Amino acid sequence: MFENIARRLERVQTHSPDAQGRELGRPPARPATQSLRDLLDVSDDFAAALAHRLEVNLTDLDAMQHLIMAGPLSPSALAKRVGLSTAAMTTAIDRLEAVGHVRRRANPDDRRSVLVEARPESRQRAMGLLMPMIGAVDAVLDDFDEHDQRVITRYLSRVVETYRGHSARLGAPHAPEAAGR
Amino acid sequence: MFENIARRLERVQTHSPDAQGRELGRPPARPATQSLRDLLDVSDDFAAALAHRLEVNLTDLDAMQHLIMAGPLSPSALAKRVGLSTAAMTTAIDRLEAVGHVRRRANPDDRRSVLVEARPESRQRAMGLLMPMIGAVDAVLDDFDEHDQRVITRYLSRVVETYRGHSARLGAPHAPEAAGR
DNA sequence: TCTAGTAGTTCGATCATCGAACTAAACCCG
DNA sequence: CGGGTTTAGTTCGATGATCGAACTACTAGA
Repeated sequence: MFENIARRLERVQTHSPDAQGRELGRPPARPATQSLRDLLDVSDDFAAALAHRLEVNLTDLDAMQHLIMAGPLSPSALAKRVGLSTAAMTTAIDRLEAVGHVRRRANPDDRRSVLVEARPESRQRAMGLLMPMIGAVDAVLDDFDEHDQRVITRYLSRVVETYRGHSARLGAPHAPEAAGR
Repeated sequence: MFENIARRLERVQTHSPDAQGRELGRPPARPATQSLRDLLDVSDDFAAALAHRLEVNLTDLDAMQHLIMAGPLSPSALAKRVGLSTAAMTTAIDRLEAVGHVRRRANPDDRRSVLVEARPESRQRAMGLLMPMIGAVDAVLDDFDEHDQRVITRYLSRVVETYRGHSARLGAPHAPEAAGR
């Protein structure tokens, strides 16, 4: 399932800093914007490496992260978070259960329903790999004073908003009109 | 191929700002770190919406972007960039060719080889959707003065480095020792 | 010129995903 | 209560993307 990891990693390294489309008339991005792009790349790589270490695929890793962060969830709630059909979620949970990362419990309040929870050992193992990373990223902020941290936060929030706006512009083919919230 | 787009989009909206694992003893992330996470989410959503508009899947969109940014590439070079086997790349190029986004040309310098290039109309269409977004993200910087822009750049670079370091720590199962560069 | 290596494709198998159909349980409301 | 309707989860069959291995055509090096 991970035979292509070497390819992924090599890609990162051999990926030459090509002409950046300069000859195509595209405006050269400012360094911050470029770093932003790099960030998206390397975060994918990190996720792939983490999935590899935990012996799951990216989908299942995503599900695991939700379970770890939110606690036990029903398959349907998990499916909604991960963005899968409930059918696909069933098989994803099967996979995670097969390797011992999660277990299914009956939901005491609804006998139709099921609760999926990360097994403590797997949770701990995942946390052990994730936390140093999360902590390190958060710690980057320590080298910036109050003012600068606010600047960074403001910048990132605005970039996120920009993305959201442009996603909406592009598609939202069946955006369900945000019922509720 | 895109029946799950509605699910993806709804996910964004219904995804409650859950307890952030506070009850699990995880340190609450500072706002900048939280925005960083949001950024990774929304950039995925943007890519999905863009792929939908261009009527290709995410893999093929990735390939298209490389072709647009770097100009004509051989299938193998493209495979390396995208992180696919050459076999999978062949079929991805077939798909892109079938919908008219790219074409194959003989490589004049090597009769074994092939050059894949984005068709101008498709390039333009993709650029027309991408550029406003790229421009808007870059323009966010305009609201920050020189000093603050440097702060932002420094922060992002350090985060990227952090990710890289932790990816390496996690895995690099067959990291080929960075021959060259 | 022969041999070894490289570029791309084809082939068969596998895996993740989907929608539809199904089962069981819960929720209405008359 | 007690029927019909909705909801939760699974199973099923089909599809699409991917892989490694085998193959073809070409290049390059001894």
